[in-house]
Amino acid sequence: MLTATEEISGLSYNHEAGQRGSFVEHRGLIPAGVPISVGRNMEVFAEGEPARHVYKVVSGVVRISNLLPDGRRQISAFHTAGDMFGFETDDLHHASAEAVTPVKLVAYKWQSLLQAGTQSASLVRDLLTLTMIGLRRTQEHLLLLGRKNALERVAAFLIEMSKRGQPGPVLELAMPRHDIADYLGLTLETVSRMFAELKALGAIRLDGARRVHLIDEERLIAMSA
Amino acid sequence: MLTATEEISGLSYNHEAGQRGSFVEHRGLIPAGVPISVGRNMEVFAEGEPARHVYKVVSGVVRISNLLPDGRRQISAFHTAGDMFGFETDDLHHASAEAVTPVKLVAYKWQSLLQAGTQSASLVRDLLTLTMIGLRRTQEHLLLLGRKNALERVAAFLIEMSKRGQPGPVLELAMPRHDIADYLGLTLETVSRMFAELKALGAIRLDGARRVHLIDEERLIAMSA
DNA sequence: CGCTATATTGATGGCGATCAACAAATGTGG
DNA sequence: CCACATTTGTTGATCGCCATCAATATAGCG
Repeated sequence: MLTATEEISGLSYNHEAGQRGSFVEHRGLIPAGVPISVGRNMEVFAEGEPARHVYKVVSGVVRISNLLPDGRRQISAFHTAGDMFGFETDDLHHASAEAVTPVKLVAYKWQSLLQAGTQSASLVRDLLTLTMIGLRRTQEHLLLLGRKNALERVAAFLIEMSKRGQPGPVLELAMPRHDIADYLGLTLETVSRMFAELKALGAIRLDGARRVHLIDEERLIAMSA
Repeated sequence: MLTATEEISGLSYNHEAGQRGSFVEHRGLIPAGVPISVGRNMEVFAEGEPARHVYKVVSGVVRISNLLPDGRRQISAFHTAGDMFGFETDDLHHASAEAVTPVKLVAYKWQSLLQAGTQSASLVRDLLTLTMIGLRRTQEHLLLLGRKNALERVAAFLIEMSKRGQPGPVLELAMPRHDIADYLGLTLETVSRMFAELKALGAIRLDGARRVHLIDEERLIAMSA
C-alpha cells in the first residue's frame, strides 16, 4: 500500500529526466501530496475545469487530450510512472486527463508548490526543467504530426514506447489502437494496417494486439525518420 | 537606434503574457544582453549547435524549425517582438532558428540568467511561466496538425497571426507561403488554394499575397474549429 | 526593364479516411 | 465449462483530400 509520504521523494517529469539525475530531492520542502486512485477510462480532470492541482503518476498510464467541437480528438501525451502533468499558467485546465489503465496518482496543490518555490529557487528550477523537457517532446511530436507518413509514425511510436517500458525487446502496450491513432493523428484502421505491415516487413512480431516483440529495433528507428 | 540596456526592461515571451501583466521587471538583476542583427533567411542557431544563449526578439520575425533527414521541414513556431526563444534543457539546440525578415535580437547568456535565478526566485518563476505558455501553444498546434483539415488550418493561422499583429482587420504576413505551409503541415500549393477558397467564400480579401483583409473574422474563427 | 523569387492555378495520382464485414479477445451468467 | 454478449482489433473495398507535377502569373528588385 502506497502512502503519500513514501512517494514525494522529489519531482520528476519522466524517465529521461530521472536518468539525467539532475533533480534535487526536495523532501520536507514539498507539501504533502494526496494519493488518488482512478479507474480505467475515468477522468482525472477535464478541459475547462479549474486547475488547482498538479499530479504525479505512481503507476498506470494517463492520456492527455484535446477535443474539437465535432468530437475529433488529439492525444498530446501519455504519462507513465514518475511523470508529472497538469501544469497550467492560468487557473484552468486546457486539456483533459484520463486513466488509460487503472492509475495511482499523487496530487499536489499548485499554490503550495509555488509557495514552497519562493523559499527554494531549486524547486522552481526543477519545475522549469520539467516543463522545458515537455516542450521539447511536444515539438518533436509536431514534426511527427506535420511531416511523417503513417508507417513512420507507428514506427516512431513503438520506439518511443520501448524507451519508456521495460528494457528488452518485448513491449507491452497499455492503450488500445484508438488511443494510439489519436496520438499519431491517424485512424485506428490505419494504425492496425501499419502494425500488419511492420509485421510483414519482419520488424516486429505480434503476440495478441498489445504485446509487441521488437525484432529489428535498428530498422524501426531507421523507418521512423 | 536600439541599445541593449534600453531593451532589457524585463523578460516576456509574447503579447499574451505581456497583456496578462504577470511579469515582474527584473531591471538590474538580468545580466546585460548583447544586441544582434540577423539578415533575412540568415541563421540564428542551428539544430545540434551548442546552446549558450537565449534570445529576445526586438523586431522582425524568427522561425523555429526541425528537419527530417530527407529534407521535410516542420516549423514549430514563429516568434515576433517581445518573444523569447532558444531555451534548452541540455546544452544543445534541438531545432534551428532563422530570420524570416531582417531581425533585431538581444542575446542573453543562459548561464548568467540561471545564476541570477539563484538570487531571485521570481526570475525563474517568470521563465517557468514563459515556458508553460509555450508548451500550451505547442499543444494547441498538435491538435491543428493531428486533426484539422487544410481549410481549418489556414483559417486558424490567420486568426493566430491577427491576434499578434496590429489590431484591426488588415493583416500583414511576414512569411512566404512555403513557411506557412511548413508551419501548418501542408504544401505551399494547398495553402495558396485555401487562401483562394477563403477569398471565394468572402471571409478574406487579398491585396497582394502578403496583405490579408479579414472581412469576416467571426466566420474565420468558426471555420478554424 | 528583365531577372529571379514567389505565388497561383490546373491536371492527376496516392495515401490514408471512411464504410463495412468479420475475427479475436474479454467478460458474464447459467 | 460453455453459450452469449461486448469490446477490441483486423481486413477489404471504395472514396476524397491533399500531394505532386506542371505551367503560368505576379511581385520584387537590380
